[in-house]
Amino acid sequence: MLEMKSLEQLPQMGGLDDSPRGRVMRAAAYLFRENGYASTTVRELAQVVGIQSGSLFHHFKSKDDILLAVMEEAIRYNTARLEQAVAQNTDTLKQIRALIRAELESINGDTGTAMAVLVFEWDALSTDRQDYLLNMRKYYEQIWLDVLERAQQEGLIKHPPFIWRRLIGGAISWTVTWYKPEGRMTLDQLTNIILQMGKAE
Amino acid sequence: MLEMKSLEQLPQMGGLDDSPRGRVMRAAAYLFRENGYASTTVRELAQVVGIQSGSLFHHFKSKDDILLAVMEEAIRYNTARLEQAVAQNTDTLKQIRALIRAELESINGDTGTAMAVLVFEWDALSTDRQDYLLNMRKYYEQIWLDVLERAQQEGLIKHPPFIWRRLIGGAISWTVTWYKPEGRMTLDQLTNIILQMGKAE
Amino acid sequence: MLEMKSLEQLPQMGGLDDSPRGRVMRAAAYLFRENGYASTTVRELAQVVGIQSGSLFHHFKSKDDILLAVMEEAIRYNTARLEQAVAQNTDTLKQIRALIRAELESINGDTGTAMAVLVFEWDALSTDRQDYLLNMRKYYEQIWLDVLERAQQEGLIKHPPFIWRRLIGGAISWTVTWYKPEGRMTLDQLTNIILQMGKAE
Amino acid sequence: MLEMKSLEQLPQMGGLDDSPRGRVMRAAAYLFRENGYASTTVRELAQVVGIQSGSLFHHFKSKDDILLAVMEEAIRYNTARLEQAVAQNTDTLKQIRALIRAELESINGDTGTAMAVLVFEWDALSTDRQDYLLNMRKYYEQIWLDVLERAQQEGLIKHPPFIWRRLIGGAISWTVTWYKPEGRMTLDQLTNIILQMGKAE
DNA sequence: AATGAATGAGCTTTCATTCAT
DNA sequence: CATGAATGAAAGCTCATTCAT
Repeated sequence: MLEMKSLEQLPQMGGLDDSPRGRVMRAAAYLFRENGYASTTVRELAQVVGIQSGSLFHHFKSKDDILLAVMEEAIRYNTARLEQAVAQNTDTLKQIRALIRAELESINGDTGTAMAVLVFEWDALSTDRQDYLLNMRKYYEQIWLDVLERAQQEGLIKHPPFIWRRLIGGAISWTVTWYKPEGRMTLDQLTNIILQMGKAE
Repeated sequence: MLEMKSLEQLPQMGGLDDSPRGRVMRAAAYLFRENGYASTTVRELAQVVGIQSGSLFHHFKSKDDILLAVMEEAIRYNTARLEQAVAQNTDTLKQIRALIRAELESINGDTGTAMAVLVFEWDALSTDRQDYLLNMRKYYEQIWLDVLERAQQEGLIKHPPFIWRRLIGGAISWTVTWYKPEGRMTLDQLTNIILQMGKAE
Repeated sequence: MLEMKSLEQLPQMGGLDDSPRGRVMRAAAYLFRENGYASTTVRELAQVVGIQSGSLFHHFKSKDDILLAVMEEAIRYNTARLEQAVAQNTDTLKQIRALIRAELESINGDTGTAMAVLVFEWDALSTDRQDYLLNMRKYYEQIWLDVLERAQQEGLIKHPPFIWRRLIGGAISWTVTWYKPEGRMTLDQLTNIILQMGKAE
Repeated sequence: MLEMKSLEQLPQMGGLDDSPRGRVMRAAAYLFRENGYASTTVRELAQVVGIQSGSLFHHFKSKDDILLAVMEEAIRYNTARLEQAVAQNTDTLKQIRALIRAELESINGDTGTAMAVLVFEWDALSTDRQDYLLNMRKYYEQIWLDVLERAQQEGLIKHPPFIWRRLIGGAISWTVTWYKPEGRMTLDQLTNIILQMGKAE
């Protein structure tokens, strides 16, 4: 169905080292994104990693566990990125810009495939695991909401933070379907446009 | 494992009659959305429709064909909805508002599941079929772009129509993940907020 | 490992008709006895039955279910045989002889393989299923004990019925390991010897 | 899935020292008896012994070899026990009693699990190895038959020694399925009952 | 049209065994 | 001797699809 990539051709992924576990996760993120979780076979995955399919199960107890690990790592790494964005700015507006920029990077940069997996394969998770990740995402979202709360008090945004976040977040997430980093528009330009859409006036 | 719905409990879907084909598509949209295309078995699907799995293949040549039919119908029906939105308004701004409103309805109304399938199961299609649908979507998108082109000339929006459409479209599409029609906010209110985000000034 | 028998070469089994289910059970009894439950593969089993391995799962939900079905049928059929033995005799001693004869037949006759499976593959069952069958066996054993109780009152046996039954039952069950129906000794002769061992004096 | 025992909680086994080999055999006897040979994994076995699975293969060439070793040791040790039983008595009847007592001990005492493995996992052996052990068992059985031959000449038993041995042997072996050493009946009492069943008059 | 038994390829996972360290 | 990562064959089971009825 697909001409098989080898792991070396795949981009590095933020937060993953070159351990067997990391290599599996990197390949998994790529394949789950490309073919979907259900349609990706462990044999394909093993082939891309360059090991035998049975060997996968030394590193992960099940295929499900691999999906979970990819998603968890994506959240964890990008939560840190978000925290940095806030920490490195004091001005609220600059913080929002930094948050937008950081999230665009999550989605279109080195963790892009993992983030796409997080979104598009969400239903492939068991409810238990969805709940587990939901807790992690709650913390991630709280970083946004804390800043937006302040922004509203300062009159920088005019809609309720929750709604604002959902709509702007949607616009950002959706870039995964069309934005090409190698295209004409830079991430900074895109950041500015989104910021203008969100700003009052 | 799954509490099985019967077809009668499933919402009607815009554009589908009660023919066997229509009944299958309705059930398919629901199941593909709920469990994913790959994870939905033809047996499950047949059970929800209330026939035997073998009988499905009298109405569709393959499981793939069912997915295609659901997506095609979603595009076709909602393209008509978009054309109406434009036709019923002459003022450009009102047309944009009507387009936003129409798309929100596509996604959160009676064709919502089918639209979600269109987005989330896109990769399950073969490239041939993706191309086929892409042509239909191009026409759909052109309706938007024609109006936005004019809007830019009239100074109603300040960013390039293509980018504007992607970002606002993302915000709209994303509502599928959080908007609850039975919640506090009406679709009209949501339409207004999105319109304000998109408007110049 | 084994030259494969075809189903036609396998003896009929008491209580089983020629339905697909029955054919599978017959082959399963043979293979589980010959190679053990764990070492018998569903592919082997299917091959003996003359169907594809996947088709087995139309008739039984799992390999475990096949084992259970074989055992259950063995108990059910031989319980009926025991009831007949009692019903066809009024004299207590003759009833005991008939019971011994019936059990020898269960073990060395047409249900022999199934009975052997019941004994030797008992641990392959889940605890739930063991309990389920244990209930059926309790009824089977009660038929014995009712007669033995009376026998003790009549002075026909001198040891407690429970112990008597266990020891004589062991002697009978063990015949599976050495008795050859085509050998010199008939089942009737064997019955007499066992009866003499069990009788008082 | 299984509550894992550690080797220290397992009873000592007659004839086995505390060498690595002995420790493995002790654990193997326990696990093969509890779960069956085929269902016991070398990892489980290694875990109970307290080593890594790979290390097992320094002591035994294969899993099959472990099974063989357990069975061989059981026969060897209990053959010695039988020889002792004969040697310590001159009276034929007392010898028979001693043999019954010794075999009951084999089965319900410290070599019980190994003996059970010998019986219940017999089919798991290759034919070669069955033949090898069969030769050892032949010697074991000959001890019985020599005494029984004499017993028949002395009029102590009335049935052919071979048949007598099979039936009484069955009764004895079967005790593994029901006799509880901690219960009300002692092994001596059980010995007496079996002896009475076997004796002429 | 509808059925439902049968297919057979392909799935995830297990596991005895090997071997470089 | 011991480790434990890796192997690779084989296991039980699933499932879209076919077809005789």
